[in-house]
Order: sequence, then structure tokens, then C-alpha cells
Amino acid sequence: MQDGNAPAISADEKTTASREKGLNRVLEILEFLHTTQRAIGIGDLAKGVNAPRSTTYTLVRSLVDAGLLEMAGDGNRVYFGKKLYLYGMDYVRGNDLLRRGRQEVDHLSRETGETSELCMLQSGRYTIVHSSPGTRPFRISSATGLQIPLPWTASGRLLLAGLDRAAIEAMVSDDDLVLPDGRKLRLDDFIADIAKAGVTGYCVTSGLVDAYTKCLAVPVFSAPGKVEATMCLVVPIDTSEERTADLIGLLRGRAAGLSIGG
Amino acid sequence: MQDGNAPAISADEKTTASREKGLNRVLEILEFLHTTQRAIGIGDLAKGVNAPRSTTYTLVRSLVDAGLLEMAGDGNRVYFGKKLYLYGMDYVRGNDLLRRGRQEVDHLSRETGETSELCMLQSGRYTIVHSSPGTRPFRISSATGLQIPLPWTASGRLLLAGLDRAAIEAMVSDDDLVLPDGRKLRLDDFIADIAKAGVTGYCVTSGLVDAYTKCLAVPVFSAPGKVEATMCLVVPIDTSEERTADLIGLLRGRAAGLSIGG
DNA sequence: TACATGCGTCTCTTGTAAGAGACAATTTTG
DNA sequence: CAAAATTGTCTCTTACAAGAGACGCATGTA
Repeated sequence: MQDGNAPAISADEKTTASREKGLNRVLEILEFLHTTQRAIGIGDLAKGVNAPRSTTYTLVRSLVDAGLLEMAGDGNRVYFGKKLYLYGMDYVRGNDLLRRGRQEVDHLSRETGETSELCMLQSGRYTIVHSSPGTRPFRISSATGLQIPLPWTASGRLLLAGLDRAAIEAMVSDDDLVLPDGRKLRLDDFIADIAKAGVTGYCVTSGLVDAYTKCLAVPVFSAPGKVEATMCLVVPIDTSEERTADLIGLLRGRAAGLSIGG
Repeated sequence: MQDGNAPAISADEKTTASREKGLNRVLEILEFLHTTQRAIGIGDLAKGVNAPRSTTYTLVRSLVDAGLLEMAGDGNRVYFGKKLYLYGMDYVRGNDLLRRGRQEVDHLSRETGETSELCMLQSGRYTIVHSSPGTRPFRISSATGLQIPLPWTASGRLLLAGLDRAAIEAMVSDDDLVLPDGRKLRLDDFIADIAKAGVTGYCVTSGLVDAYTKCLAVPVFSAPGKVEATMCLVVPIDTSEERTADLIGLLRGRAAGLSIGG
């Protein structure tokens, strides 16, 4: 995708949002609901997106009428509506890779017992598009749709393969380089990782997002050289070298099946 | 679409939409893409929703930036984006009935070999929310998200059970009463059907949407007396009485399992 | 009984976004 | 190769939506 439009001189935080466009408010509302993951009162919603109450009421009413939002059963709360589900299904239908990728992920997690995920770039961030929990007692599953800084993940390294330094820098903020445990990644190391991942065709990271897991990821191509998604397995950090190698082999085979012209 | 805010003295077709609100335009765009079911050029999109080209470009850019739409790979076409898929998944997650209903439908179609569907009311129209094709050589599957006039379907009769005459009339237009083959249903007959369906707890229609199938539907309750959805099987019209009865029995059992406080 | 807090609706003003239209650059058609 | 149609961008005007805030009605709580 070309992000060309916004030269991004510096997105300074205008404290006063003054007159905000209705559509933008709506986009914020949807994003807010996506993060809260639950129905919320309209008043709270207004606070949450920092919008005037009256405006929020108007917009919510439009959205509810349109079916993008629904009043939650109990009373005066709103959440996503059926329309969004239908549009989402349309997206899946129009997207072979996603459709087949979901199946493959489900299959992989059943087959290996490990948590398996399908990941894509989503407006410059790593996004778990579909995940299927493993059978382990402690399953570390992040919710679908969760967005995580690219440098925290193995998939992130693969998704950026093929981009030049400038493009990578544009996608990674300084905060992104700080791992959950406080360690700070060096940008050069990250870029080196990306290059290496691009060559080897897979990526393994250990103890990055948490101390107990490692992540095995392989790329899925939408065209030769173009990484459209990744599939990954989240396994205990003490998984043997041998099993790790086996799993990577398995992943690579499956990803090859998904890829187009890879 | 109802423009609810205006008192709607008479919904005459204002040829000139004058200054249309951006959000409404967006809603129309989404709805339009939902009906076309494919990526479309921005120019055509503008024509399709009857909006000025310049406005359409602006809105589409916003939506693409937000991830609700995506530029389709080949060039200058747009279609639904990943964000909508993610929001849709959020909806599913927050909606027990839909989640379990989908599973049940998949299961039913595998078990019986017939096409099975989960249906709900969506802004006053009957909507196929999920469907799973049967194993017959000729499978008559309507796409998910398809909206069909209520009187054409068995499910429609169940979904309106419990509403009074005025409410029903408000939901059914005159056009809706005209079947695909040109026959015209009498409103009174339809209302009588609804009442009957409400009492018997299931509904069978033969040869309504087409001449070759009949539709067996049962209600799913979200609260005692409140029909939230229906599950139905689409079977050949010459299915024996006996098998029909068996299938209805099966459906009723499964629907009961889905219902809450039924 | 007063007092505070939250909800839903309404009114009025003004900053601004929708839209008309011009433009250059392709691409298509005949 | 010219004529016609499309695509993406830009500018400028004004109709109108975003927002401030008041209001009435519920709750909750001292």
C-alpha cells in the first residue's frame, strides 16, 4: 500500500481537536470499541474517544441505524453490529489467502498441539489476524486483532523483509524498540535480523514478548518476493532444537502451499 | 435507507441529494461494496453511490488509511479491508449466539447433508448470517449476508412471531409480498402464517423462493418469547414427509440447545 | 428532602467539509 | 493520430454538521 499521502512532517499532538470531522470520530469510535472488546455506555464512549457527548449520541445513532453498531441487550451500551460481521465475511470471501490461511492455522494447531497464528501487516503494525490455541495447559494466546510492535516478534522480521532501510524506519517508532521487559533493541540489530530472515526464509525469536515462549515464523507470499503474511507457532522456550527444526520444516511446507507464485 | 432524523413527511425521491453528510456517503459505499461483492474502481464507486467524484476520492482515502477499505492488488480498485474483518471477529466474539450458532449450522449440514443456515433480522430484513452448503449435487446456497424479503422465507415467519400487526406491517413493504415467480402474497395470509409459526414452534415453506426447495426453520430464543435468530435447512421439495418430520425434530433439539432461557 | 451524577434530547452558532469544476496525465476508442 | 473518456489532484465557496450547553428525567446517596 502506498502511504505516500502523509509526508508525516511531524504529527504533533494538537491538544485541542477543535472541530473534528464526523467520519474521523466514527473511525475512533470503532477503534476504541476494538480495544475495549466489550459493550460500553455512550457517555463513557464519548469520554473514551474524547468527543463531545452530543456529537457522540448523533454518530452512534447513525451507526446503530446502519447496523454497524448495536445496542447491547441489557440497556444503554453499544458494541459492534451485525453489519460489520457481514462486511468482515465479505473480506474473507474476497481474500483467498486469508481464507486458506485460517484453515491452515487451525489445522496446524490441531496437528502440533501448539498455538498457531496467522499474521499480517495492518496499517504499519503487526496484527494477529487469526489464531488457534494449542492444547498445552498454559496457552499463551493473544487475542485476534491484537496489534503488537513489529520488533517484538519473529513475524515482524519477516513481514518487513524486502523493504529498504528508510521504509523500515518509517514503520518502527522508538517506543516499538523497547521490549515488554524494558530491554531496548538496537535499530541496526533489528534491520540486520530482517535481512537475515529474508534470506533464510524463516525466523525464530526467543523470549522477546515474554520469557517463556519462542516464536517460529515463516513467510507467506502473495507474489514472488512479496511477503503478504506469516504463519507462526508459539512454543515453550525450552522446546528442543530438534523439535524446533521439525516444526519449522512443517511450517515452511504449509506456507509454501499457501503462497502464490512463491 | 431510512433517514430517521428527518420527520419523513413523505420519502419522496429528492433527485438532488444536495450536501450529503460524509458519514452517510461512507455507509452507502460500504453497502454498495457489500452488494457488488467485488473490488471496484473509485470512479465507478462514485457513480454507484451517486456521489461526486472528488468527495468519493477523499472519503475512500480516509477509509483506506483507516484500513476499513483496501486498494485491491491489481491497481485502482477498492474493497473491504482487514479492519472490517477484525471488527467482524470482535462481533462474533461478543456474541455467544452467533458463535455457537455458526458451529451448530456447520455441524447440521455435515450431519444431514442438507444446506443449513443461520438467519437473523438485520435492520428489518431477513439476513443469512451463516450458511453451510449441503452435499447434494445441486446445492442451492445463497451467499452469506444476503438480504431477502421476510415473506419469502420460513425463517421470516418465525422471526416476526410475537410482533403485533402494526409492527409487522411496518417491516414488510408491498414489494416484499411479491414472490420471485410473480405471485403476490396476501398480507393477512402472511400474518396468519406468523401467528401459526409462533404457536407450533417451527415453520415449513415449499417452493416460495424457488420451485425446487422447501425450507424448514425453527426459532432460536435469546430470552423467553424473544426470537433472536432461526436455524433452517433447505431441502429438495420432494423430501418425504417422514424425513421432513425427522429433520424438524433434529432442528428443534439443536435450536433448544442454542436458546437462552427458552 | 436536598444534592450530585448520568442519561437522552434539543437548540443555535460558526468553523469547515462537501461538492463543483478546472487541470494534467493516461488510457481507450474509432 | 485525434477525439473521447478516465484517473487522480487541487482550489474555492457556502451549506451544513460538529459542538457548546441548557433542559428534563431518572437514579443514587447523604
